Amino acid sequence: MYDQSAQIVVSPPHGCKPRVQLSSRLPIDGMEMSFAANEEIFGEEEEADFVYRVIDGAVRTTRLLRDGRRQIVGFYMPGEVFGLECGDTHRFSAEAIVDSNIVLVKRAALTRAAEQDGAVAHELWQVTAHDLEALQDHMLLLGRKTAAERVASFLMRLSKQAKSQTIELPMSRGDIADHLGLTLETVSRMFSQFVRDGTIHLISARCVELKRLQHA
Amino acid sequence: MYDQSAQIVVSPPHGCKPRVQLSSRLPIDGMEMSFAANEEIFGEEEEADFVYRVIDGAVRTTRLLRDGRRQIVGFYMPGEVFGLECGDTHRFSAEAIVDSNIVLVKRAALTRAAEQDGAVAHELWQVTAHDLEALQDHMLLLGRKTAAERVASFLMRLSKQAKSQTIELPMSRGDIADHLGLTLETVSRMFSQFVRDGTIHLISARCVELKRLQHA
DNA sequence: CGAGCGTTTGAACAGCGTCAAAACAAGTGG
DNA sequence: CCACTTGTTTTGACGCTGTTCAAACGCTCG
Repeated sequence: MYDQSAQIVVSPPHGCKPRVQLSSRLPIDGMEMSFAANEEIFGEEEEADFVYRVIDGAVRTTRLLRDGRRQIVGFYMPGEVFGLECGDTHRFSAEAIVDSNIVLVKRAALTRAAEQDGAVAHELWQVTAHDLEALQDHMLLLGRKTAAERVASFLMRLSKQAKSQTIELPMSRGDIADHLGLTLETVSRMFSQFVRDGTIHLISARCVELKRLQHA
Repeated sequence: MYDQSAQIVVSPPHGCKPRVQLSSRLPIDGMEMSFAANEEIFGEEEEADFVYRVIDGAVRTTRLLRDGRRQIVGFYMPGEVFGLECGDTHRFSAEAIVDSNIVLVKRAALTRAAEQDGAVAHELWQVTAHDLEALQDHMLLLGRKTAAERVASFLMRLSKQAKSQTIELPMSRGDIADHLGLTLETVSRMFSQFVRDGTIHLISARCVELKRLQHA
């Protein structure tokens, strides 16, 4: 098991529940906080003092161009860790997509624990490597796939992740578009097209059932 | 960023030469090998038994779609480390762009060293985190920038990296296109356009001098 | 019931891709 | 030194995919 001396309790500020672990493999206590829909969790260039984990809700991490063009780097669902930096500042901002509960853990506590315990160090590396792998897949999507393929890949990834053919989409068409490098109109058109040829069924705008969408 | 002025022991003519370190901060001996232009260094899905570092030459890492569409994940210049995986298999293939000398280090030796030494573990994490950061930048480029902006960003990145306004391009227009999510014709047209409006000067097709290209 | 979003749909447009050919560079052998 | 070959780069003409702009639709919640 893990070195229990690595357990570090962070004193919570106002009204946060203590003693919530970042993950089973990162046994560091943190505090839980609530964020309203569209509330910023941290901003680009801010000091990366904390590492975060979604308890419930959903989070998007984004980068902006000066003229407002936006790229959503990733979506994070319950259980996922985000905002872990190797350097001292965040490279993107993070916002709650819907009302969400998030665990915060001091990054310093994690790196300190990593120095003591090789397993923790390995786990931190793994979290970063996992993000990297997801981004490599996404790069192929952004660089070389058509609009239909992008939307299909996106839906299949969510389905696989949720282990269900029916998926709830917490994010708007615009969020999806900014993740896939498209416009919201194009995303909407692809949904409509998939409905027309029976690939998916729209239970509501934010709830999709995959009918004939296999890996492509 | 890690130290690129690492201590390297000479260069051999052909075959392998032992006792060459991966980097100053990853003090594990490896062997040096030569690869011809367009020769594969490792393939997608192969066991990730080694970690690599460019001594001289240039390397591209690529992912393919079944129908042949290609995405170049990254270019690696002398001093840079590539092919480091957290998992057991490579997620992309790597090829020498031109005749290159590469240092190989056993991954197992590195991870073993990381277990003993927190600094090594941190360095491995940092190499991965550095790649991740580069990919986050690239994601914004692929998702939201125009063809002209992509080519300009690419040239500026190389210039910054080489610390010079004049840059040698080891890779073809097609390689650049597959990195930037464009076609080779579009890349060529952007070069021509930049020459026309005095943004760059083409000393030869593979050697560019940046004239009026600032951060955009 | 009406206001305010988010989503869908339509029509016109443009940026980039496709296809094709010409220009150019570098190497090979006569 | 020149003709020939092969591969890369450039340029042109045209068309498609996805964008832009605009309007209509349909939730959800006062």
